[in-house]
Amino acid sequence: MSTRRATISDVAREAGVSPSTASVVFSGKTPTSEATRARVLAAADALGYTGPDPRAASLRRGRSGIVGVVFDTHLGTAFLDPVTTHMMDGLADGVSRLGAALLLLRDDGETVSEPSLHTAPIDAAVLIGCSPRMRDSLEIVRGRGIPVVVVEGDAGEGVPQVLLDNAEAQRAAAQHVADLGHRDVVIVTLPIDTSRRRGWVTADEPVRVDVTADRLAGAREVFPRAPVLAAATSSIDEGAIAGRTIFGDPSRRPTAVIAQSDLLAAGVIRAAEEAGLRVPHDVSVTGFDGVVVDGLAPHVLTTLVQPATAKGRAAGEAVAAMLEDDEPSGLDLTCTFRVGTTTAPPPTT
Amino acid sequence: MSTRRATISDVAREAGVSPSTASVVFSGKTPTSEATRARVLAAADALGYTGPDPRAASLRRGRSGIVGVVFDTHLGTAFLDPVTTHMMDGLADGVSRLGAALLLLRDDGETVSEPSLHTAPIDAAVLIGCSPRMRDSLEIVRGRGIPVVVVEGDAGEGVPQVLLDNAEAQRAAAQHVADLGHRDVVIVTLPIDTSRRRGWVTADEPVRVDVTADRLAGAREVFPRAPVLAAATSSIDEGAIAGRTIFGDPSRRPTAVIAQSDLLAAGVIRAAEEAGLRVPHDVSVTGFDGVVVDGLAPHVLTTLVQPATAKGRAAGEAVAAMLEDDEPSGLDLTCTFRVGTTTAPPPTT
DNA sequence: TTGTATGCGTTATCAA
DNA sequence: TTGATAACGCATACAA
Repeated sequence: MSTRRATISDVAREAGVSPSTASVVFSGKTPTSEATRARVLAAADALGYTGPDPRAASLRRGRSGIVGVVFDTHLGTAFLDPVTTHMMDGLADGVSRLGAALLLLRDDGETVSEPSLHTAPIDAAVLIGCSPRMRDSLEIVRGRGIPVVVVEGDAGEGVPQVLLDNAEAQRAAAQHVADLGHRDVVIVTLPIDTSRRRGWVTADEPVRVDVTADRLAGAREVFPRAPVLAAATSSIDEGAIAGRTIFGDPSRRPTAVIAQSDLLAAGVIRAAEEAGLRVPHDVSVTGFDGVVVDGLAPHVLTTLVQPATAKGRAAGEAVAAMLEDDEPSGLDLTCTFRVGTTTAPPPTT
Repeated sequence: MSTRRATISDVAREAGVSPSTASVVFSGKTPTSEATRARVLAAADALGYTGPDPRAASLRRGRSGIVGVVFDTHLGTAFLDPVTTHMMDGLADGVSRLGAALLLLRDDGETVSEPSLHTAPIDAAVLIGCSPRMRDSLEIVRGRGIPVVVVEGDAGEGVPQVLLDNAEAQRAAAQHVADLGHRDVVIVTLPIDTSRRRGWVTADEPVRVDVTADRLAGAREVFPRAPVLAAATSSIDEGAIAGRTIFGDPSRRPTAVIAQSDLLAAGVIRAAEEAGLRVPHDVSVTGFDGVVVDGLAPHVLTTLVQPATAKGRAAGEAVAAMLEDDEPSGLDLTCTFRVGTTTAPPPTT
């Protein structure tokens, strides 16, 4: 039992070949004779050598095989959203042709823990989200000369982005609601800024989160005067809170609610039912995302199905392309409008 | 614009100091005079040097600052379970004193993508889950001489584990149900093996997943003859499917259902209500996990609150300890029984 | 407080 | 098909 781990040189010596030959046996980059190959492998086995040290290899190669995924929230929170988990799914897929693994990174601007964005051994980065803070993260990464892709954020100059047609999609859904005859509509939005304040939003209030702003703009094209209620986060319980606010006063109940996410919509539906309203008979509800909301059955949400997995995959592929010096193709993805069982004409009073 | 990125030597030369001095300025390991420090920083700025190359640093140090988290399922699937997300949360916390980031690794035995378990530049690994396949992953990692912690899996000899008192906790909950007077009970389990087959389980059928087996054993201590129904996964919809099976035949309805997860329990409750049964008046339901089930309100599940975040944190801390050559303290965590509003005495017929 | 010297473990290049 | 050589970029022990 030697005290230190065997290196490829040890293996080479044991096998009676040069280190470079031993290296080649492991990398397979150059043909080797079956005999030497066997000898090297045997030597490795004897010495308990399990393969090249990835740290040394990545120094030499200039590549670590790791792609950083940067969030601006607590990781637990991020993964509570099915859209995020599906996106991670696609991302894992998209980078798989690189054979890269994903490194979870959180940049909240505060924590000075390492490895941070500044020091992580990543070949590329994917920034998730759209908070203003992402701009800083972006600068850090670009400063390091690391290729980066932004998913649904305002990246600016020359950064490949994966975007959704949020405004247009939401407009289409709102139009569907209008076409059904609804005039009395409330819009429930995702958080409007990083403070995550909950409550009614006045018309002139700035909306700092891109996704929220875009979807809101789309809905307002159809319903310019609809009251807007911001949720603190995207969850069923938040949607229920919003719903109780909306349906609390029977004299001012809308006939339809446009929610900016499926989770919010599910909560709104729950609140409506609590208030004795039937969906869609008494009130119509639309969502956004097209995720499977566990527990929503038997309702099928009228919603905009966003290609969450594809979004991740596109980001992954963009990253892969950049690392292979291909064109860093950004991508505009489109949502599909799906009519479910939660929208109908307004009740005939 | 030079064609290659500046190194610390370039910075040192520019600043008129030695490389080691420049290095020290960045690492802060040795005091430097304010003057040289400023000069080095200025030089770095001028050259666009953003800090030491992590690949080189980690080779030199023998540390990458990365902890691998190994799953045996599709990552998207894993993150769909709140227990997992909470655990990741705690894990991120637990390793934070190391200042380590988390690398997502999937080992399904098939994919040959790199970096895999074999080649990822990780300082330590955390194995999540308990499938038989984990044994292989364990061998790979140990072969590399990398410290590893197993969370709720059967690790065997000398591997620190983070365990839950699954059997005892489930026994306690079952006893509570028995104490309420229930005799007619059905147990709904998590998947019993990797095939994830759904359906009734015969008494002699082997249960290959540790968690499932342990919880089942605990319940059977109290209800040795209770019928057992396996779910294909842990979700509300799966629970509803199980619930429909259970309540489908009015002549054979149990008065209580012991579910092995909160998500399953929520689904069972939903199915019960669909069948016109009131919870807990007509049927009692218990869960396991103590997670917040989005959308379950107003019910409060009678369940076993497992310290999911603590579980992750414990794993993280165990890893941290091992890397600091402390005792690799494994940990046995205990669940807390919580009486909610979903259990009551059986209906008096 | 700063500088010198050395090697961490690999792999790419090129010549044999 | 194999081997010699030379980096990759840095951090540390030690001397000054």
